[in-house]
Amino acid sequence: MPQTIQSIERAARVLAALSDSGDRMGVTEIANKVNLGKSTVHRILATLVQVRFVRLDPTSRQYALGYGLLQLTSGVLRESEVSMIALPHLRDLRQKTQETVSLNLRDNRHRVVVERLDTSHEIRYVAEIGWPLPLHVGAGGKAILAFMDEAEVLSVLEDAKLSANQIRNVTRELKEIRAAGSAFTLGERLPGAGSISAPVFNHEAVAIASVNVLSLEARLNAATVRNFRRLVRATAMAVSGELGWRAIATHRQRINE
Amino acid sequence: MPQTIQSIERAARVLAALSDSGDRMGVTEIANKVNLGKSTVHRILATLVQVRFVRLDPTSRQYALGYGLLQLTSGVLRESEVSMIALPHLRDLRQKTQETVSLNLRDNRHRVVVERLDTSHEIRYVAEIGWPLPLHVGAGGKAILAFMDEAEVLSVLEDAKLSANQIRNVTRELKEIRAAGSAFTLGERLPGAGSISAPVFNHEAVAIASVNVLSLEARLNAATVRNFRRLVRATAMAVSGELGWRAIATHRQRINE
DNA sequence: AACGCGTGTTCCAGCTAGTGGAACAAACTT
DNA sequence: AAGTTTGTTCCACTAGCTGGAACACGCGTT
Repeated sequence: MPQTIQSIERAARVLAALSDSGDRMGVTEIANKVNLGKSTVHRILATLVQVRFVRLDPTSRQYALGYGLLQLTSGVLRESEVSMIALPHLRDLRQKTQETVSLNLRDNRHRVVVERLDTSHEIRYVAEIGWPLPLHVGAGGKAILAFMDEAEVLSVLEDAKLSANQIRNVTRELKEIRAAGSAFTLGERLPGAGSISAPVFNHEAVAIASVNVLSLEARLNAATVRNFRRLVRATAMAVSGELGWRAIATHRQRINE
Repeated sequence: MPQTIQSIERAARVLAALSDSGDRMGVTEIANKVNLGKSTVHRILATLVQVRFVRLDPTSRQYALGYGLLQLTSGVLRESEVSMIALPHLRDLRQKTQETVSLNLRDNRHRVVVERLDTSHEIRYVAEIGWPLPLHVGAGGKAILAFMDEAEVLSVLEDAKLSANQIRNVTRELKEIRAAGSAFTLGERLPGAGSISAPVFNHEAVAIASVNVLSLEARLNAATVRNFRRLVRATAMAVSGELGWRAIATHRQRINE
């Protein structure tokens, strides 16, 4: 809300509209969806076409997301060294667990899945990749949340409109996660699924990401959970190590420089 | 060009700048690169941060591409059914050839690599994904070009500023490609590399994509080339078939409805 | 064929909302 | 502690964005 440009916001809304109606759309259709006049939307689209963020099928006169966006995406991933470093370790982890593994990055007060290796298939940009998820739901989020500043955690939970009681519960759970070094949740985000996560630390010892194994409740007995916790933790620590994290200080005694 | 909005163009330039300097940047650095005032760039960035196309590292006060873009990208690929359909076939092809395979989509007068399966590694969004490449360079482009309207081909080649002589050469080559049903080039785009491609047709029998195998010149003797041509062609035809292409009409006798 | 409806596209006057220089603040450097 | 660089905010000016209305096109109906 500081100083901001609305044409750009509006362009972003148009792109979002195109994105989540996963299909091509006409001008008026988009105009209705974003609540703007046809002419305005038309001008926005013309601009986005020019920069290849949108492509126009000239025969059907319909608009769809353009390939110029792929160009940017490769930049996103290349820039974040975490995913570059993590990828081989994630492959290892999938190999050992034979389950779907993924990498969550913290993005402000949310987390985002940026890599995902499916069990039977190869890496694929599926639905949920890129979508912001709350930090306090699912093992992948909690593993990060558990190692954040206490004040920040509270502010995140309050932002999420949790009741005092819920906050107490989550806080206790985070304590357990800190003690175990890994998080385990059952059906919290996806019914019938269970997931195990461990945090990744950067060279400043802040939790910037988490490594995640996703399995089915039915397949997770106590022994496998214990095993997965160990494996996930090892993976996360390997990545952290490559990021320059030195395990001198535990999470509680943060170095104050 | 038509009616277009410059704030959005400028925002795109900012994103492009962030993308190809694959690293995080400061406001003034970006401002210089896109030739705009600091304050303007600052406002643009603030807006892009708000829509999560850019993220701001609060400590270093540097900007980088944001994860909101990933959200859009998954939309790009989901929308284009071609890549969805092609993926399993590409895996097959890689399995059989043990080489790097990729999928090119035609984007107006260019082509774009949208999927790529590396030899030894799994699918990865590497450097060149998303970048527009000319249609008349490399097997992947020529395989598409060879099955376009003659008039359109000429206009593409003239746009590319080819001499009359070069145009003649390319045209002859395209004829051979039509006859063979696949294209083969040596070191045309990447020195020392050789690549074999075949076109993918949609239900209207227009060439909208090409399947590509990339190998090394040293590894390509006459027999393997022949073999790869066969395999690439089979893959491309399988994909075309799923797209609704019926092989009744050959490329020359286009159906006029 | 002619007609009408629903599209996408263009025009234009009004005035919002983006612009960029310059002042301010904060953060490194020396 | 002074100096230099970089990020951020302010503000008057007017460039450029806006959206209603008019136009043009394509498609299906009569």
